[in-house]
Amino acid sequence: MHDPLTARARDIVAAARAVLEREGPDALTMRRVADELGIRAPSLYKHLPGKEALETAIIADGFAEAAAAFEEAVDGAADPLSAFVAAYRAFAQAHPHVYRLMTGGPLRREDLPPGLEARTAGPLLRAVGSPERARAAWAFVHGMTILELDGRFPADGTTDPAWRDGIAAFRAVRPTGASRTSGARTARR
Amino acid sequence: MHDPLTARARDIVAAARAVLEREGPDALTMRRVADELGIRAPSLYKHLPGKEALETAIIADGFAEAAAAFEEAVDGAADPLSAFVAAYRAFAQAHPHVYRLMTGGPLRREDLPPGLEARTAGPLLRAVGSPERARAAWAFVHGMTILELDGRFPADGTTDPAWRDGIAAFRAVRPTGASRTSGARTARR
DNA sequence: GTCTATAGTGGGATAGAC
DNA sequence: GTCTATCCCACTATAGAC
Repeated sequence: MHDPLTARARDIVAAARAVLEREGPDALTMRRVADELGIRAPSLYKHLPGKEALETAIIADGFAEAAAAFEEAVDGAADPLSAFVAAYRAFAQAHPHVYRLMTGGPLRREDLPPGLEARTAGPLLRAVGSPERARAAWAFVHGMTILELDGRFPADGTTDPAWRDGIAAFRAVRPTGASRTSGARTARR
Repeated sequence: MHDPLTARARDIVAAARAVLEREGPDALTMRRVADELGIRAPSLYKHLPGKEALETAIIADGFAEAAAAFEEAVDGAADPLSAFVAAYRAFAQAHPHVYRLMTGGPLRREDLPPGLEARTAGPLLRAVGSPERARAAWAFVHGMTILELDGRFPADGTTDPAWRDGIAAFRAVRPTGASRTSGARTARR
């Protein structure tokens, strides 16, 4: 179940995130987080049940930030899909370690604030029109992001052309098949 | 640099892969692999320099297997992209832990047999026609695969519609814009 | 709320004998 | 080629004093 955090717990989460962003996932240990606050590791357990809760709290903060960024980018944009992709890339590049934590592995949904995941997914859903297309588009965007972060594309230049090709692909298949005149929001296929 | 393995080293890699496939990444320890062979962990170091080399060898085997499967699926297929995707999904679902090891994180290319990565990438490249489109399509396919393996899509049914939408998207944007008559292999955009 | 002290677990890796 | 014996590391977590 999801529990709101105390003020001191929020301090700890902030310190943990700072450690993660600055030094990467291997540095995210209870000792290191305690050091960051000038206390001892065992003291952390008075405020948070354990390391998992700490990670989940960082993930929840990440989702909230990402959701806000996506909403601002997509809302009223002339090209919502491109706007979403730009915001998504920007978030991942600004917070690569947080992004990996958010997307790498299963998600403990029961410990996240209710509705947060759906809120984060909303902008892309609105940009592409159907849940199925949103999943496919998210897979593309996440795939590009994580493969790029991991250096899996041969380093022969920029990945911008691949991003462009993928965006073009998902824009080309509008629900009705028309190129850009269709505006039906709730159409499925 | 890449070094061929001795016969005994190959036995060790096979045992390590068996442990990984059966019990997952946390079980892939030097002690556990040694148990599998009925020897002690220190003995492994007479044949392999360390755990990293073991993992890289499993990855190399995975690439070789995947490359063979992709080649067979795509070669001469009426719909190369769908054939590739089916083979990719089948490999990942048959060997999820190996797939994660192969794709999760940076790749030590200098320890892989030369040309293996390019060979594995070949079938998709031939299916979509350009390196840029191949990267975008790989990102989609990997994204769907890893998000599905991690249970990141809400469990409201099958992911087949998302797969279908993504394949349709990448097929829709042929270099010339025609639906399926174009056969130009080297066209860029 | 924080501390000291410690338990308990697991891992990778090495030296040197057989 | 394999063994025993260790080393060293790191981590989570708890108990109980202050």
